[in-house]
Amino acid sequence: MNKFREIFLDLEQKIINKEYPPQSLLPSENQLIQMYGVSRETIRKALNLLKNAGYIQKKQGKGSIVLDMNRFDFPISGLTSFKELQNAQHIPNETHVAELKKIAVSPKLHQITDWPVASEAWKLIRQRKIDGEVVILDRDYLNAGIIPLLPEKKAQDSLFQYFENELGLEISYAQKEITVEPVNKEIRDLMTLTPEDQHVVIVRSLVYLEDTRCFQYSESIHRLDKFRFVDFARRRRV
Amino acid sequence: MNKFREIFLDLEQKIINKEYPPQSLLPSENQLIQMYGVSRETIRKALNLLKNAGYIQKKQGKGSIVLDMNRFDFPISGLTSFKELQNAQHIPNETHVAELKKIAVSPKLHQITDWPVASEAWKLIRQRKIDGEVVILDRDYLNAGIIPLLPEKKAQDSLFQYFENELGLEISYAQKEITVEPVNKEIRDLMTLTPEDQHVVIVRSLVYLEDTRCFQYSESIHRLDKFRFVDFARRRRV
DNA sequence: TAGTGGTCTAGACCACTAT
DNA sequence: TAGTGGTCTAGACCACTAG
Repeated sequence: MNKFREIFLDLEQKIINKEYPPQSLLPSENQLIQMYGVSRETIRKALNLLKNAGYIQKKQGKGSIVLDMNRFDFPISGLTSFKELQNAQHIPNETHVAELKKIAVSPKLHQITDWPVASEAWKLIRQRKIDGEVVILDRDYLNAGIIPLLPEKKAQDSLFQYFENELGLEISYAQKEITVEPVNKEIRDLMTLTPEDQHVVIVRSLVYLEDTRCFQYSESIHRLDKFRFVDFARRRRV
Repeated sequence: MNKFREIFLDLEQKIINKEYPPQSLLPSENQLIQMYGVSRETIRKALNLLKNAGYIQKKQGKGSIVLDMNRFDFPISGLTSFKELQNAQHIPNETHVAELKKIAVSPKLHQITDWPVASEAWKLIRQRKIDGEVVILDRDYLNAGIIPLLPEKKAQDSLFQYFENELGLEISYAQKEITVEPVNKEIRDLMTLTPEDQHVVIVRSLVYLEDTRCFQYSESIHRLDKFRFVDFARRRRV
């Protein structure tokens, strides 16, 4: 394990546990060098991860100030799947696999994913229930050349966990798009909607591996009243 | 100017101009060291910025692969304001200041921003028009202790530009939240909505300075059909 | 003035990819 | 095997903050 990653995780835990409470200062870089017995650059790499994740703000001549992340509750930002999200938020849940089959890549899917037309892909539709109501509908398309097997049992749990821990895939990055669109019949049939619900939030994402291969295209469809997206962003000076 | 920042901007331009087209490799770190006449760490800092911004993917033993950012058009992610967004997307626009006045911080606003109750703040409401229709309504609250003057002319343009270039403030980071909520009368009166429009997207954000002072709280209210959020995210290995 | 973080360098060793 | 990126070190100088 990398030193700087370990130090990052250690400091992150201490910030979460309020050992370093909001508004307080972390130990200085020199102190951290002593504490962890590493060089300055290694400490600085760890601090940079904390900074980019929104845990701290650094100030020259002063130190690293711990930020209060709970203004909007948990900024669970970045690349996170439904499963991880609800675990972090302790939402009771239930997932039902509505459809799971192999399909041939259509021209439309090709346009989005760049997978060869007529090559094999998995199509997976899952209903996400909270308090018995289907509030999220996940439609996933997976490259069958990369994921040869997709047991229904795994689909019920976390796909990412299955890919990373059992298939040894290295998920690296994703492009996402959030829009609001009218509901159609297909969606209405699979979700718990009232007649008044005319729109849904659609989160589309293309997910890539370490080697830049796109292996997943997803449409995560949310009922308006259950949708919430929280993010932390640093200003990009132009 | 920092060396690594200059190198980042230079490489970014070359990627945008397709001098380094998608799927191609950047020059190796050793070559870049020669080209820019700097040390390896400096090159690596620049490459890291490119990586975090979603421009490249690095692969051990191979090189830095240029990614195709245009799958979902422009991932203008992070901390960007309406003004910058539309410039980047060449959207013709018009901004109308509907309200601009000093107010005393209410307990409710205090709870969100942590500004002292009864201290002074600016309240600014702006209507953003596209093709003559008000599709975005921006409600901003600004700490008057930090921003003493707020000329209406500046409000019509970009607030961020005014703060950074004229007031010398260093905007650093923001927390954002995106939800969908029912429209109320106040909003309906100020936007171009049909009777069918029952909901709007609300992007709430708290914006902070370099020294961790919160100076702005905003609610950006979007008509459903005009809302779109694009993002790039790297997997955070847990 | 002492201590802090910000930048940069030069060099080392490792793991991975090509061939 | 040669070349690539990944990690880590030790040391230097600078800019900023505080007492």
